[in-house]
Amino acid sequence: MDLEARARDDHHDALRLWLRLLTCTQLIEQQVRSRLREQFETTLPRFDLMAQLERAPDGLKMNELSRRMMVTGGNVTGITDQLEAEGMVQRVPLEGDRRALLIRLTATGKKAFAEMAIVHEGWIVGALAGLNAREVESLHALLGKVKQHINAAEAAL
Amino acid sequence: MDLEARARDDHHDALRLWLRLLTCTQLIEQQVRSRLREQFETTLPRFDLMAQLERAPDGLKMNELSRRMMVTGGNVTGITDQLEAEGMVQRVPLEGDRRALLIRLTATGKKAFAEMAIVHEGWIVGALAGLNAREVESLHALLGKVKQHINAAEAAL
DNA sequence: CGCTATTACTTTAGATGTCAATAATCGCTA
DNA sequence: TAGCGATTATTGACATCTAAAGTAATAGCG
Repeated sequence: MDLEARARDDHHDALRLWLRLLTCTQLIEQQVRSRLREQFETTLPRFDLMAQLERAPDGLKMNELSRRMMVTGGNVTGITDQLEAEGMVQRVPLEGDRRALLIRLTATGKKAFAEMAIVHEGWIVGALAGLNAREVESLHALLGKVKQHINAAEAAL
Repeated sequence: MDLEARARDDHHDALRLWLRLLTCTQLIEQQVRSRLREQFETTLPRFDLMAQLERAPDGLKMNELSRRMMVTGGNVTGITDQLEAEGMVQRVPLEGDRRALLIRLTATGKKAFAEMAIVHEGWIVGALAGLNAREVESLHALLGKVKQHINAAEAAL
């Protein structure tokens, strides 16, 4: 096979891989979405935001939340508004910078999230149960390479 | 390590893998989104819809389109409305079933899509350039297992 | 100090997405 | 063949998301 033909095949393979990556993500994501709704009357972005806060007991600034969730700041504002109205999180003024706010889980929020997180983890384990431990590790490593390359390319601009 | 501890670790690994899968998908997706907007003044769902139609020269019914795009029917209606207004696709009555419509690319749509598809493929190749051919194949296979397991579990209900 | 650029968050307009309800049609069956 | 449940697409209400503009406060620099 000549170089050109090989390049064509490689391109084709990359596209196929991308579509499959997208499919897998969407399959899992939609399962999680519908179960969050049915079992906990909540949504994925709300759960995500709370999950970020749970890992940061001192709270996070809006822009840090936005960066970690990989969504725009305006979006975080809206989701925070809702969770605040529901009593799950609270906005706390940040000492020393009156522009910024810390978002924190309330006690109610912590409790609600803890209940969901256990069940959620089970869903993920179930979704990935087609792989053994070695395959999970392998997939994790390969995706790590993808992530690193994209971030490196991004930084090179 | 006892069984319980191992299970805890496996759960943890599954979650980590899921988060990384999500991150990679979102990184690529956001890159594609912003480039589609900047370079072609269009959006990812519009591109996706046209991509589906391009592979089905005879056109697709709304529900088939909805299934393949993994989004709800109402969503497809909206995107189709826009693409139809832009002259990219057309709704054609389906012989023998007056409820259904076939959606087809117009000549304009075919031309516009062909131009985008070449560039788009380059973006994907670039995003996955951190992997060699063997790794692409390996990742594809692992994700295939994930997909198959989820679909099998779904079907078992 | 005072000016300017930057940073942090919110707001707005518009696209995308869901779910649930509706209307039209189909197809089976009694 | 009459009717009834299932299927097809659309609609409406609402949540999520983006991009871009707006507001307020900070930081840096002369």
